[in-house]
Amino acid sequence: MINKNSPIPIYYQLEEEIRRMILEELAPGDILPSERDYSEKYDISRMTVRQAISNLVKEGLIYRQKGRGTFVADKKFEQDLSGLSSFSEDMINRGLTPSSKLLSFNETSGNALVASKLQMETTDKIYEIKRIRLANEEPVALETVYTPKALVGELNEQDIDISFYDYIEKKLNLTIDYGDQTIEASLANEDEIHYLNINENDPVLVMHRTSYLNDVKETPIEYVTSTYRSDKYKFKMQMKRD
Amino acid sequence: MINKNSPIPIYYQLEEEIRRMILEELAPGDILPSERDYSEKYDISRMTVRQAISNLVKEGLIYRQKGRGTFVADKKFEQDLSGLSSFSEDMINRGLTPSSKLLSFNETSGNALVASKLQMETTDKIYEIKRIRLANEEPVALETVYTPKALVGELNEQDIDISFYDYIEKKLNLTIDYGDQTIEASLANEDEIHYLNINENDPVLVMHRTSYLNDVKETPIEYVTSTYRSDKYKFKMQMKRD
DNA sequence: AATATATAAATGTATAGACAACTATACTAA
DNA sequence: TTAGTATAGTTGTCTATACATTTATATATT
Repeated sequence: MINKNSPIPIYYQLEEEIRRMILEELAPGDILPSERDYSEKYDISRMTVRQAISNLVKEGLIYRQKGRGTFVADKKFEQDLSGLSSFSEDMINRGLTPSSKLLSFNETSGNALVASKLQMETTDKIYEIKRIRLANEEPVALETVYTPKALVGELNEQDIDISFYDYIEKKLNLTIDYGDQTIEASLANEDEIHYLNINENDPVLVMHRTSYLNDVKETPIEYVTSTYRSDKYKFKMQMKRD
Repeated sequence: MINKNSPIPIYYQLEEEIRRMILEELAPGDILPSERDYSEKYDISRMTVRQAISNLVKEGLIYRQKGRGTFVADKKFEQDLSGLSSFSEDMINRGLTPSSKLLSFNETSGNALVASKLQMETTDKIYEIKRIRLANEEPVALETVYTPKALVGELNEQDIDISFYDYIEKKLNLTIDYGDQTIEASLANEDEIHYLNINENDPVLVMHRTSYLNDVKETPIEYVTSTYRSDKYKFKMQMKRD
């Protein structure tokens, strides 16, 4: 399972192996093999094992108890509540089935607000993708995503069919670091009334988000505007007190 | 600065020392002494220095760049955005002056929803405090706080004049751990129209929050319902991608 | 002037070992 | 039976060292 000649660090290979064990073989509360076990089994230093385990502890997947051992943590639903997630991930977390209906897919430029949010020039090419987002086939949100062509390259409608985050992370191999988000209340406009199938004077939740990559410059990768039906959607979050 | 004979781990002593340097001597973007510098200066192993630095990196206080060095991070305003904060703290963060107008202050019991949120019996005594919250003298939100008498004892109107969190943390010496929060959109009801000085059919943001103490049982300390004027208030948050 | 090349210095990864602190268990003595 | 004691096994802390990878800079080379 561990390849010492791989350019992939051993501690990272072990992380993946432990992650797999937790998923396939272990239940919350189960004890993991001890650090020395791993050290001997794969013939690697105990410090390297500790590096792998420390990373997983940091992620909250496992926890240590001095003198006893290392254990699988309970599933942390909170993490999903407070972390940045795409519409699809969000719906799946709520036990719903996400889907979407594409309204338009354009290559644009010239929108000053969007360009500034993405830290681009107004002449730069920017994709504009408008979609209805559905949960269990019912319309929940109207969403417009803006993303710089310079970062995502040639984009097809299929690429983002389910989850744009999936495309960014798995196809482009970019890492999203964090998002800045605002939430406000408003009354639905004509488009929203039409596409979300709601009535005049119905209140809606308007969310704006800019997401940033995990690079040195913290490059903006998307600017999203979403309008949620207030009868179908609440924002849920868990916040730590510091 | 480092005492090798102290029962306090060396890596922790070094953490404190670096923390102090950041506060007193360094500015965001400044480079820290290198790992070898610390290692030689205090005659400790570089791995121990790395342990201290890794902890501070995890906290977001500093960041590393391979081949360059370790640097002081920018002050994280995000923390304030994403962390649990009271109305007063929130307003101060936004550069506004918070105040409040007390509407009612009652000792109640019997509300099943509130009792369940606070994990109390319906017969238990619960304070109900209704206030208008203002920023720069303008009404921003209508807030109702529920808190168990068993936890906060005899409460006066003055005790919570400015910030209820202040009272909990400084007077009662309790530690708040986290809060579960939901945000939805709605139309203002009569009370809200009246107290917030808005019009019929104006949309509002409705926030519900349960906050929990940092004890083993995670005891609920407050259940809050707040209605925010949508023209005066947006929720802002920063979310990490994991 | 522009482009390679070498070098030093920084963080990143990894090893082998030592002792401390803590937990659980088995054993012994009162 | 109870309390103390030894012991084995665990994670926690720490050292000293080695080489890899990346960055910045100085120095040749073209």
